[in-house]
Amino acid sequence: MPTARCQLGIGSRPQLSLGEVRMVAKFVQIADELRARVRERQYAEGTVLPRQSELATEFDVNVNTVSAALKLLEREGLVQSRRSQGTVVLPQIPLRKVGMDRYSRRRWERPTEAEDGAPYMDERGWQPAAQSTEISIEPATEEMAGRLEIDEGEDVVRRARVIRDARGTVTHTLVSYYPHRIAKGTLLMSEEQGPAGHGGAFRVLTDLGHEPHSINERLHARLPDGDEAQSLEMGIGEPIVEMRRRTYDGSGVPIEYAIGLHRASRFQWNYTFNVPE
Amino acid sequence: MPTARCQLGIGSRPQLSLGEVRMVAKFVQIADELRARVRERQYAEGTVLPRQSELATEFDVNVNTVSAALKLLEREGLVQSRRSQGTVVLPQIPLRKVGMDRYSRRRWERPTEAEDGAPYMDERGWQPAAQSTEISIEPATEEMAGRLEIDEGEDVVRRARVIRDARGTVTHTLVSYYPHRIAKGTLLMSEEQGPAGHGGAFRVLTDLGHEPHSINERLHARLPDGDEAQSLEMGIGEPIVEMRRRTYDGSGVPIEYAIGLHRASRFQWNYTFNVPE
DNA sequence: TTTTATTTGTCCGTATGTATT
DNA sequence: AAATACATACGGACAAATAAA
Repeated sequence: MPTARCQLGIGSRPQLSLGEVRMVAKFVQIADELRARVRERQYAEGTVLPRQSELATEFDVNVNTVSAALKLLEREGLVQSRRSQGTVVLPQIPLRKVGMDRYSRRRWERPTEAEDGAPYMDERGWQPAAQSTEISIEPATEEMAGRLEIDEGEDVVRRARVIRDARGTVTHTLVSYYPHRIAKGTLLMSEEQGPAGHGGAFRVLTDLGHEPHSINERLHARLPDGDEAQSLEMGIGEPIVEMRRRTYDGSGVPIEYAIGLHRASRFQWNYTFNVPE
Repeated sequence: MPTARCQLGIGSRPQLSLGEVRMVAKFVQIADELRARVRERQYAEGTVLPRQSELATEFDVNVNTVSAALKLLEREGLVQSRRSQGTVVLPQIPLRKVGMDRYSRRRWERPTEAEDGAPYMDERGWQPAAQSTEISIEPATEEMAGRLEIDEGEDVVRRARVIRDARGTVTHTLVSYYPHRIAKGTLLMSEEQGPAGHGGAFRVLTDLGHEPHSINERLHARLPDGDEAQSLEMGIGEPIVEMRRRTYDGSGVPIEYAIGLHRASRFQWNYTFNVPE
C-alpha cells in the first residue's frame, strides 16, 4: 500500500510554496530522500526500487517528477534505470584509488610476481575482471604524430581495451598508441591480454631498449558524447574523466601515448610529489 | 520567420522511427545541432540563443524538448540559461592547465616577483580576478584531526576562498585548514588576499619553520550537492572536480589540508613524474 | 515605486514507443 | 502474445526572476 513515509517539506498543490527558505524543486527533494534511503540501506545494493508510478504515489507527485529525480541519481552513479527492468541500486564500490605507484617498476620488472596485466591495481589488490583488446595499425594523424614525435602518416600501433569490473560493468576504456617501428612484431601487437597488459607493455618496451622512465598524465572531467557513452555503456549526463598519458624513455623519447575514458564515479586519482624548484 | 534550417533526421509524428539505426532521442539531436552551431560560431560567445519557444518552432518540437536539450548543453558548460534572460553562449575559455609547478618554490620564495597570491597561474599567465576570503577558527573534527595529525578538538584555522575569473564567474572554491598552533597570529589569519594567497601561504609557512616539502593531491570528479552547486553558482547536474591536498614539511609533518571544488569544465590537471621503483 | 511583459523552470496529465519478462 | 516498466514527447498551467514600462 502506498505508505506515505516521506512528506516532502512543501505545501499543497500550487507548486513549491517556500517563504524565505531556499526554494528546492520537488525532483531534487525526492532525489535527496531516495539517496538517503540508499545510504541508510533501506534500499540495499542490488535492490530494485519501487517502480516510478509507486514512488509517484508515495510522494504524491507525477511520474515525470520521479523520473527526473531518478535521472539525477543515475548521473551520480548511484542507481541505474533500465526499460522494463526497473531501477536498481548499484553496488557501492569504494573508489578505486589510482596512484602513481601503479606504474612501479617492480610491478612489471619481475614477470614471476604474477601481478602483470593489472593496470589499475590499488592498495586493496583490485584487478580488472575482464578486458577485451583490439589491435590495429594506422597511419599517424597529425595530432598523434605530434604526441609521439614521429612523422605524420608513419604507422602507429593502436591498442584499444575495454576494462570491466567483476560484475561486468565497464569501468573504463584505454587506447594506447605506440610507434610502429618500436612495436612491430612484438608482444605489444598480441591481442592476448596476458603479458601485454599494461604492466606487460612496460616490460616489453624495456626489452626493446625503451625502458619507461617518466610519465605525463593529464586529467579532464566532462560529459561523454554519444559514442563515448555507448562504449562505456553508460548514459550521457553521467560524468567521465578523460586521461591522456604520455610515456617517455630515459632519453626523453615518447614511447606511448594513451587516452583513457573513465567512469568518474569509480575513480580517485592520487598524486604525490615534492614541491618543485 | 521560423526557418526550418535543420530537419531532425527522424520521421513524422510517431516518436522516433528508427530501424536498425541506433535510436537517438530528439532532445539529444537538438543538443547536437545547437552544439554544432556554437562550435561553428553561428551562435557566438556571449550571444543569447533564440528563446526556447522559437527553437521549438524551428525544430518542430515541444518547448519541453528544447528545454531538455538546453539542460544537456548547460551541464556540458557550453551555455547557461537563466529565467527571464534567455540562454547565453558561455565564453569558450581554454582549459586552465593546472600543473605541479604552480607550487614551484620560485613562485613564492621571492616576494619581489609579484607573482604571489596566484594559486592557479598557468603557462599563459592566467590569474584569478577576484577572490573573497573568510577566516575562522574551529575545533578539529575527527576527520580533520586525522588529516593534520593533531588531536581531535584542537583548534584549526579555516581559510575559505571563492575564486572568480575576470568575468566574475566562480571557477572554484578552496578551503584550507592549518593547525592553529602553527598559524596563530600570522598572516595566514589575515583576510587580505595579498600575501596570504596560496603562494604567500607557503612563504609564511616557511618563515614559521615549516617549509612545504611534499604534496599529495587526490582528485575525484562527481556531481555537486545542492549547497556545493550554490557556492559555485552553478546548476546541479554539471560535474565538478573535488581536489584534496595535503602539504607536508620537510620532516613529514602535515602543515595544511585543503579541499577544492572546481568547475570541471574549466580545468585540466597535469602531472609529470618518473616511473617509481 | 508599481505594474506589466518576457523568458525560463517546474510540474501535471496524458499518450505512446521500446525493451524485457 | 500479453503484461510490465521505463523513456520520451506533447500540451497546458503556473511560478519565479528579471527587465521594461
